[in-house]
Amino acid sequence: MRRDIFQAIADPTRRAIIALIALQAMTPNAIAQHFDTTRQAVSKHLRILTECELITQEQKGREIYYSLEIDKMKEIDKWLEQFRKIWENRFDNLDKLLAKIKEQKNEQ
Amino acid sequence: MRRDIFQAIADPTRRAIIALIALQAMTPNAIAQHFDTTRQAVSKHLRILTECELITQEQKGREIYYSLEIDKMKEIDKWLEQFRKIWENRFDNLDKLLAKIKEQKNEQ
DNA sequence: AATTTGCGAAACCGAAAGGTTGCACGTATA
DNA sequence: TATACGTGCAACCTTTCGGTTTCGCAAATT
Repeated sequence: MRRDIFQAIADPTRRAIIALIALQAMTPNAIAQHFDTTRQAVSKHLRILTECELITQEQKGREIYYSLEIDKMKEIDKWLEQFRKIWENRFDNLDKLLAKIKEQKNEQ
Repeated sequence: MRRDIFQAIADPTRRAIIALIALQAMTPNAIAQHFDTTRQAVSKHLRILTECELITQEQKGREIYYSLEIDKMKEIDKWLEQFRKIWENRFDNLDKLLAKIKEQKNEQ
């Protein structure tokens, strides 16, 4: 199934998982303890996050440690860029407006 | 129904709509022409976007102009901030490492 | 006044989401 | 070797999603 990073972060539990393992790699069991669901449900979320390459896994004995692929998060940032341009531009316009008002004031 | 901005941007069509009306306010009909769906489907997307306050509407005669509430987009940016700290920190560490290497080189 | 246009709401439908339980399998431990 | 542990996977269920068609209503046009 073709996964999308925006669909991945749509679920609040997955966002919480992302924030959780951003600090340090964790096992499914350890992650599941933070939520009110079964380990299997968490496992499903981890599968989805893995499919869109937001997280990676490392096997250690019978345990699997999941960690965040922080670079992938930049894709969201990249998408936001087009809008950041707009809201920053808005400030620019405001600055220009204020400068103009100031100028007119000085002319009085 | 309680709507969430992350769920709102999960759908690719909705993301496209957001990008479309970011530049200028548009009517449902005008928006629908950009997609391979019915106007009613677009109307549903607009309803969802309105529910989470990502867009606003302005009636003009029998037409309704929808426009993006750019400030609401900052919420995504705000959520990203915690991760931006991590990936920027990573660069900081790299800078420190490079500085250290350079220092050692000078000592030789 | 009759007709066209722009729109949202409702009813319906198949697909997908997110959860659960039960299971299989490899790894650690007794 | 027998048992406990950590995990992923499959089957199943209910709810939600995204789409369509049909409809009603108000505004514009004839």
